[in-house]
Amino acid sequence: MTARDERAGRVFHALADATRREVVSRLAQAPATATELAGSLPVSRQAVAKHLQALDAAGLVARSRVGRAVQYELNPTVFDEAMAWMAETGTRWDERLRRLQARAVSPSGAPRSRRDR
Amino acid sequence: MTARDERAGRVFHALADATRREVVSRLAQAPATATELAGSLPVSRQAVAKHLQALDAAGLVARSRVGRAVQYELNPTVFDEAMAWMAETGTRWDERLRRLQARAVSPSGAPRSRRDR
DNA sequence: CGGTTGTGCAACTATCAGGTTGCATGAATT
DNA sequence: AATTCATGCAACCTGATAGTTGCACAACCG
Repeated sequence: MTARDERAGRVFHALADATRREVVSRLAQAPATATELAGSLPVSRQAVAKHLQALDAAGLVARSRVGRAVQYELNPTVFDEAMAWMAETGTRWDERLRRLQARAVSPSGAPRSRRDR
Repeated sequence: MTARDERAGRVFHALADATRREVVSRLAQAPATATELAGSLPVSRQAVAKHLQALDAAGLVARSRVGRAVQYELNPTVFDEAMAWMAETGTRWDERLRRLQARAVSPSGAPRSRRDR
């Protein structure tokens, strides 16, 4: 705890906001710029830019200039820290992972669907 | 997305705060009351009470009266929703779960320790 | 070169969240 | 019944943050 906890905390904080979660969700499908994302979101471009800045600071996304545009792409490995924290804190490590794994359907494709509840 | 996402969001929000994470961590070891927790935390009892209220609202803990005291205990199953969100959002389901599983040491005991960084 | 378009920066507002103190309530204990 | 002690409620302060608008700057296109 502490170093791990801190980083996990940053991830949790980043994912606590609905808009930010939506942004992350979009970036998980394809890299995009702030203006692109803002085009299909109910907030201004600057708001999105701020969120991206926050996500960047948390290490969740990576910046890269394309032309004059700045593309952001997701860095999913950072999730691991947070997931590990949760799995360790919640008792019964293995059982929880098994249960989680039971949700996975196709190996690498898009599992999802089925009883969204 | 939406129902799942919302609940995951509540969990993320709950775990975004350091104090709250500490509380969760304590409750993972043993049930406790607000005053007990406050005794070993740098904040007031009321602050802890608020946090517990938030955690309760998020479904992370369960209340139960003992005498005149109110004990809280952790409900780890709620973590799954959030973990699933992360695992699904981060691409490569299986690979991430394998990597996560590699961190587990003893089956059901207290894994922890070893290279906290 | 001039227009267009995407970023970046700044100021400002409003809401929310974590924290405090103070007091009231309610259930054991003696 | 009186006391004790944990909880619950309320008002209040302060800092962070999500959002906005406005404008300046840089780069691409014609």
